[in-house]
Amino acid sequence: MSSTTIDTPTKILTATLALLERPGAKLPTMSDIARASGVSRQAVYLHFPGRTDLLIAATRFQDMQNDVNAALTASRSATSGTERLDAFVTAWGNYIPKIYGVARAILAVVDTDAEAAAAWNTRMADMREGCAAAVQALAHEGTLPANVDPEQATDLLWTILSVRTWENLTQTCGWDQACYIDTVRGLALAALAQDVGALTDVLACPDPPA
Amino acid sequence: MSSTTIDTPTKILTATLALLERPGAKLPTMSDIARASGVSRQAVYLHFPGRTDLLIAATRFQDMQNDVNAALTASRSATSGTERLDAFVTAWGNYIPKIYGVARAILAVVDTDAEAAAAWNTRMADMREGCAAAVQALAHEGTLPANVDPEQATDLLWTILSVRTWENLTQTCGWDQACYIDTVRGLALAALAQDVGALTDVLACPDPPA
DNA sequence: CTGTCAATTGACACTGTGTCAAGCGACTTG
DNA sequence: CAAGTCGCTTGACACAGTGTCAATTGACAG
Repeated sequence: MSSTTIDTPTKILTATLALLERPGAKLPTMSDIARASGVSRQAVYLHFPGRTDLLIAATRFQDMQNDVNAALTASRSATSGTERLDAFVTAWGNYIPKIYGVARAILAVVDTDAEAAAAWNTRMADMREGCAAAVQALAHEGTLPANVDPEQATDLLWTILSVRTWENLTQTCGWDQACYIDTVRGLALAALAQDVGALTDVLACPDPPA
Repeated sequence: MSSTTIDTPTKILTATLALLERPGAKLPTMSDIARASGVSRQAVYLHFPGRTDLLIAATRFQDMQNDVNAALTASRSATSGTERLDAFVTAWGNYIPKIYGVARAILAVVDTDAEAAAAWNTRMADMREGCAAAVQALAHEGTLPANVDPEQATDLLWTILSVRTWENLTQTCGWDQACYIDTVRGLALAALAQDVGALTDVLACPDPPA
């Protein structure tokens, strides 16, 4: 029974993700979501207090499927600080496209909805910890220049890895995902590890026909 | 007469800017704007077709007062490519805080309103030209590595200088404006001019008490 | 058969945008 | 001075979207 019939909340969350992940989709209303779920609009409110809560639940639902931590903890096993930074940038950078649909919907309401803002900030704070850990690894092995403030270096790495930066380069400028990763990695290594060698190859990947 | 009495459209635009530039303000409704203008809500519609049009008009109104081109053309007179990049980054970076209030309001409706998106894209395309010119100046004097694609370098500079990046560093991370300018300049010089010297001082400005 | 639970239906309140029509006061022009 | 015009006000309305409420249905369990 539990294997054949699908739970209503699950149906709703699945439909929501499907709507959100359609590339170039307009942001769905509660009616859109209900229709896509094959359920009445009120049934949605029966399981989720409101639109924001539903979006946040969709985030968690998606995280369960993707298993964020698996990829990110991999970066924790890297030996050198530089390798660790590299692994973290790659892991997170490749994670962004998976969450972009939902992220976009949440970001769209972030400055009108305090609850959404809080949820997003928490998520970004988690990511920032990864940045901080990478920075600390660099500092520990002496790759990070002595005069730079770790806090500030973390802020910068966090900004370079922001969803907005990914959005700019891949969605607006039409960059290839691989190209984005290479560039962002080069930028991070240049800024934090002063790796001039990394810079040489930055921006050297084939330009997609814009 | 024309000096004592203020034009209604001007009153509306002035009030709109005042609302938009209040730090941390929630996005104003048409009623808010009318109230702040000391005018009826319908009077606003009498002069502006809709909310988006009003925001776009506010942008232009603000540009008249600020005179963008003055600061940006200054960067055009720089002799070396590196100096030019430097001047452009400084000019634009210091311009962002002036337009942020309005930019925030427009960005908030950009993915639901095609007209707003078009206006914003035009504005950003103008800025991108400045980036392209700076990149070309670097390429001309040979500072830009030969293997990098100028288009891609422009995209990257454009992203580094985006309003979102400024927002992340100064609003979310609480950075000082001067610190933002220094960092972004260092990042640009590192990425495009491979200037290791610039990197040394990146992230060396005093951290504001977050 | 009865109670319970999940879901449906349809109504409603509220906010915000945008439209419409009638009215009003001040100023111009015959 | 009367007539008209212009800019603005007032108040009503339509519409979309969110969120709430109450009555009803249908299935399933004791």
